[in-house]
Amino acid sequence: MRYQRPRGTNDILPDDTPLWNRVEETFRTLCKHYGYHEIRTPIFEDTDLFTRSMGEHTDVVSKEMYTFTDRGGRLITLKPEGTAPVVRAYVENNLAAQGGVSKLYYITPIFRYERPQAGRYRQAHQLGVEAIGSQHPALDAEVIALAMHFYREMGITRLSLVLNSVGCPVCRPVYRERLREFAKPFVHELCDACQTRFDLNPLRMLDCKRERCRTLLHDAPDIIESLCEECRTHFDALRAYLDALQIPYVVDKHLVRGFDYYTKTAFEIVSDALGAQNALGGGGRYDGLVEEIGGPPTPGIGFALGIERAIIVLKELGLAQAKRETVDVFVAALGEDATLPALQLLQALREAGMSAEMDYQRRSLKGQMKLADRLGSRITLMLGEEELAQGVVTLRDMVTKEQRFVPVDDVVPQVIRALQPEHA
RNA sequence: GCGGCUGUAGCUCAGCUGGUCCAGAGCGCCUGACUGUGGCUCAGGAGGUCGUGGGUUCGAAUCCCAUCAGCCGCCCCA
Repeated sequence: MRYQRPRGTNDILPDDTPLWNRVEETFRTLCKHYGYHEIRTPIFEDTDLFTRSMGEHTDVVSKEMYTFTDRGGRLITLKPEGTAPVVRAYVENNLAAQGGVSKLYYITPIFRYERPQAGRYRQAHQLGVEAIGSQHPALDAEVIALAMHFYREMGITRLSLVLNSVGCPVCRPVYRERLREFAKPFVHELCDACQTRFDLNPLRMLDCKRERCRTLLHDAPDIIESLCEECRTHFDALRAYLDALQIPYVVDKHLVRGFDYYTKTAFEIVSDALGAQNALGGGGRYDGLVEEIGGPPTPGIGFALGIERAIIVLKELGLAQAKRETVDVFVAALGEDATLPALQLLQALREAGMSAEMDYQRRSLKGQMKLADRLGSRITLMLGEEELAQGVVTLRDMVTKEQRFVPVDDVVPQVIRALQPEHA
């Protein structure tokens, strides 16, 4: 029986892991600079956490979650996003007690049962940030700046920041009703999906891609003009900050994010280097989420970036050349008698802090030299009958091709010296 | 969940109006060209259930059906 990985999942092979690590390290370093600390939460949670926070009528909750009953009869879900678990952990562990704003970051797999496509997988990976405990728009600006900084740091340029405000519990219901009233006369001319949205989540009608719906809703009331005083002030302040930080963006009043917990700021980062799945990342403010999850009323904002999508763009833009991982020293052993001494030599080199390799397939010296070359070794040590008899090893510089005998006892220091760049 | 395209050696692909294809190329891999020496060149070699399962036919990688997987669009978003 040949097995294949479950649909929509990926094996990340050694050819790609260096790139993945570069992405993750870049993010970690940046988070450190911005004052965010890593948090790790379980890969599964009570199903209810997600239905409550994201909203039971959202696509993800209603048809994309990996949900199952465990042996104890608990209803469990593999996390489909990163925010709710972090907020749950924030509340459960009373991180608020530490005072100030909790600035957290995470790197996590997420699971959604969707039809796979390039850039859309059933197990995907996200880099994310959550800043909980302040409603100051400066925090919105910081979070967005961090996301944009990350892409700049990676060299990704073909992207744009799309911004909107989706209001708050004060102004959104009012706007929602205005929208419903506007659409009421022609609901039946809208597509099936929008007719459902009309009842459950009218705002989502705004970002329907169908030409017919777009036309009908073209003159719909503007959410930004319907914002309450507080939301409007917040949005204006954020825009002023972004302008001052010279972070370019476009306001798209049709941008609506997929989860119910968003309030005020909503943003997405899109790239035309991706296909239909063009969002590199997105996020927004969620001032009611902490309370919804059982904590005290506490504002928050965050974002999540897709690692797979970042990598697709990096490859698309030719920025994925991972510098080959090379080895410092290769030890060529000739014959069985040389195997043990070679192994000891390897160990000594490694313990001295160098990377060292040897052959385990009984290749000829020629074969071992080819291997040494392929591994990119700068130094090759040779150990055969002659060397064993004299208590020496042959040290060959692979670049200059110079080689000489070195007493076994002195090999490690000699190799270290030979590896010094100024010595080359 | 809907519509469409694709699936041949490790990789990239040719072959596909059915029959010298008991399937080929390039790259990669292995071996050899001074039986102790690399990156070039040359010569050999290993490696394929032609995604899988049925069917049509004297005969199928080539046609049909189903299934699995990937991809494109929709949807949704990371």
